Amino acid sequence: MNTRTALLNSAESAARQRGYDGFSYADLAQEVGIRKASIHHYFPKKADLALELLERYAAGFMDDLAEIDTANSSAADKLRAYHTLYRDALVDGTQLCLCVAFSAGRDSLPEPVLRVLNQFHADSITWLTRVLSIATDDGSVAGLTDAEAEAHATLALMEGAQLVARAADSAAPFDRATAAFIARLSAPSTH
Amino acid sequence: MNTRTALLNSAESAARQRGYDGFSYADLAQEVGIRKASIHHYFPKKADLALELLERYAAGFMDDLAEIDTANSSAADKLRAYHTLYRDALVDGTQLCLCVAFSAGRDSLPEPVLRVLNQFHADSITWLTRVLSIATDDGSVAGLTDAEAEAHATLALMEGAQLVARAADSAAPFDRATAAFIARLSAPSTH
DNA sequence: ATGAAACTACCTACCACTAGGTAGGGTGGC
DNA sequence: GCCACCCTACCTAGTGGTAGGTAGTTTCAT
Repeated sequence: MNTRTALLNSAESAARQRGYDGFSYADLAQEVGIRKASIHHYFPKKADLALELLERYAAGFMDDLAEIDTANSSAADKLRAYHTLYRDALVDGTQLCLCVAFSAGRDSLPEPVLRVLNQFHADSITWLTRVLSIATDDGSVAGLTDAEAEAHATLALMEGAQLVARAADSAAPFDRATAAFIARLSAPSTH
Repeated sequence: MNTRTALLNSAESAARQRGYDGFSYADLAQEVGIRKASIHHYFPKKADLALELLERYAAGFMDDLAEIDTANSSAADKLRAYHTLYRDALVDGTQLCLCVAFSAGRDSLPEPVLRVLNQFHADSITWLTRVLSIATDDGSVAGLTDAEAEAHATLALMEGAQLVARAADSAAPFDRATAAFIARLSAPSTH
């Protein structure tokens, strides 16, 4: 594998475990099998690495959302898939969504990284609002009134559920916290 | 003011802004007006400080919950007050609930601190489950089915809403994310 | 009532260690 | 010959933490 990609991969899992301040060039160097100084050849500053890392992550996430859109026809199915995305990102409570991990330590984030982070949130809200609007029309989510308000609530719920799971070092709290949300969705389409 | 208390206060606001790794003895020393080494007189290790800090915070939070219980009779009112607690802790999106701030960087937390953190979550769930059970009976929260599941969801929602607000450095996202929750509560009692 | 002992609350000066980052050199493939 | 790639060696600034000292206060037996 490409050294550059190896560095990004290593940085991603470290950042999702310990946040932006929680991983160092020394860590990456050891894991990738390269000298610390050599990393600067690919990423002159840590800010450069973090920016590319988050951009890659956000892009991948948006791709996943697009794929969810094509693979699932009903709004309820899309939301179930969205939930699975966050659930799978947990990996037994050891890893967070990169955006959750970065949000917490936002004070130490370089400004460009912060912009991408906010863009990620905005894009997530756009997607959720669209799907929840469909759900409002077809009635596949129980008790829906305001799609946009519900979109913000859903995003906060997923991120918060990840956080409590991380604190407990287990995926169980995530499942408990999101059970009520899943219960509101109409039965899966079986075509 | 007591030097010890001044140190705890300074540490609290710093930790709620930047997490456990994000504040140093040097920072505290400067803010309190004392030499760095002198802090060790009160708190030999940073772990000691963090433990006492979180214990104080958790105790204060539980006191607030007890006060909410006596000051509000209806379940809906109690939940509104609970929401206000998290909302007020934000301070324009610059400060998080200490437990949210600590959860994110849980890897660097000393083990005793982690225990108090998990206890805080457990106590919160207990309180929420009790209040939501009452709400299930008196019907003051719309669309309630499982009180305990809803308790976990509510905690995750509050913590997640704080997190997105922190990322945006504004309280507005918190209000948007929790609007749907508030809308489910029956009208305030006016006696 | 007084003087020694002990304690509180700070200080200066330092430790070992890690962080991100830099300067400059070697080497192998196009 | 060039340049991507990786190296050794080093820097500055910070981290939590320690050693040892010093005023001022409290305690207490004589």
